[in-house]
Amino acid sequence: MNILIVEDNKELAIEVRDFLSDGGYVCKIANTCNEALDEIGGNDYDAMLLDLGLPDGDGFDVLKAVRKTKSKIAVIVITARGGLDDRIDGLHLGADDYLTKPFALTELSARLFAVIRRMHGYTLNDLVVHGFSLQLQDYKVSYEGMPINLTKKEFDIFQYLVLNKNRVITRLQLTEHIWGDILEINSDSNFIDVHVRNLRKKLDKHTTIDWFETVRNVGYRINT
Amino acid sequence: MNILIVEDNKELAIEVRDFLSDGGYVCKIANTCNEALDEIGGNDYDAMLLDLGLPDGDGFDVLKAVRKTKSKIAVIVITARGGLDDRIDGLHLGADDYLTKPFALTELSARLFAVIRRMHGYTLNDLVVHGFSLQLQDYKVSYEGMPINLTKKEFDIFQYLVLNKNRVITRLQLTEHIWGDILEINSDSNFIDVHVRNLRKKLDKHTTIDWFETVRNVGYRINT
DNA sequence: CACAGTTTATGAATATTCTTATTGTCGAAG
DNA sequence: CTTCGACAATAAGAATATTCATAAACTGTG
Repeated sequence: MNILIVEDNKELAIEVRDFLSDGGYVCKIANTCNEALDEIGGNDYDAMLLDLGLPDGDGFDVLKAVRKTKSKIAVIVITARGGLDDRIDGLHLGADDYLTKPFALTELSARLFAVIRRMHGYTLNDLVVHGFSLQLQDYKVSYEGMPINLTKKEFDIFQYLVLNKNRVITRLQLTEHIWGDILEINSDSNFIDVHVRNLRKKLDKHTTIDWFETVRNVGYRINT
Repeated sequence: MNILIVEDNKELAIEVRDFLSDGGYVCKIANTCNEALDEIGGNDYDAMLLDLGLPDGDGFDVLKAVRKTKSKIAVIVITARGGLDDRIDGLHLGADDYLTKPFALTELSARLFAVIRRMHGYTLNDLVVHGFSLQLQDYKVSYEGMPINLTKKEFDIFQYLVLNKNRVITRLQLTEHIWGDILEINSDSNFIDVHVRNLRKKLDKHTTIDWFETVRNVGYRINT
């Protein structure tokens, strides 16, 4: 899975690259628009992270070029958060998704994954962890061929944690990612804990889940 | 609630104006950039619909000008479908929401409403219809002071229909607006009908709801 | 170690959402 | 006017989500 990171801030680019490499992606960094255009022309990328705040030209020229020639490449646009905190529906922008700085790396990888999956249709591999196989197409999980019946929320949580395995995911991240609209959520509730608990119970029936950790004061983590 | 419609297509502008006037907004039309800038300078608008395809200049200049001087005005940018660069550029300048042509007028009014509400915080009036008062802040409804207990989905549906009162809203529109992700929804189900039914039952306890119509083959409508 | 304070886990009750099957209603065609 | 087919309303119930109260586990401190 090849990713092109178009970002002039080298520190950030490296941070992102390291994180994604960790997740099994192969990354290349382009610091300028021209570099990006060269890279895209010559290579076969699955996705591109495009920071619009580039020094040598408009980032959306890159996007335009990509959209003209390569249809199979997923693009996630990254922008600085403007004066207004309202998010705009990414689908209307022509990019496949977008993020505003600052963003959580875990959120980036989750979205990247989702976007690539959509783009490639159903050809993408299932997620596999400790014998469990997550079939993302149809929200099914199985353990060594035996299907496990998870609810949608349970699946979402499991998928998000697996996607960001070996990283602690906070309850806030889960809420943001799965429920979306934070404001409407009554936060003095432990509903995430409950879902995690139910999820664990179902997984535990099939095998030990000591790799599904609680990180006190922080959140949850799945280790591999 | 004052809205400035910046749109050179006069037919469309009038259509939008009439629709919004209907919803209780006070609208003014500007056909050109200069007109728009004049209007903004002199008056106090709550929101602006900004079509980027203007003949006499760059719609972005208008947006930029607005952002420099008036912070409390909500801007919804309207672009023709396919203008990728426009969209991204607009995002950069900080529009509050986007629509691509062609758009449903009901969707426009719903977004406009949401954007204004967000902008003004919680100072906005409640929605009122046939004695029912929808307090948007905290998802509560009351009839002549007596609270009515609606579930979230019921409230969402009620609000969307009230917001677009006197217009037929299709089941698809409700699905798109309230559930968002259409793809995950098993569409051979009548769950919307069921929610509508439950909603009606709750409203009906307090008063007759003959104003809450079913429009056969189309959808639902709330009349005033 | 014992304690208090805090965080997480658990079990159970409640509420909500969604599905399914059935019945009722409307409108067009004959 | 009747019949048929499509659509909507209804009822019941299954599945899921959330809340709540309480128990257990952990952390730091004396």
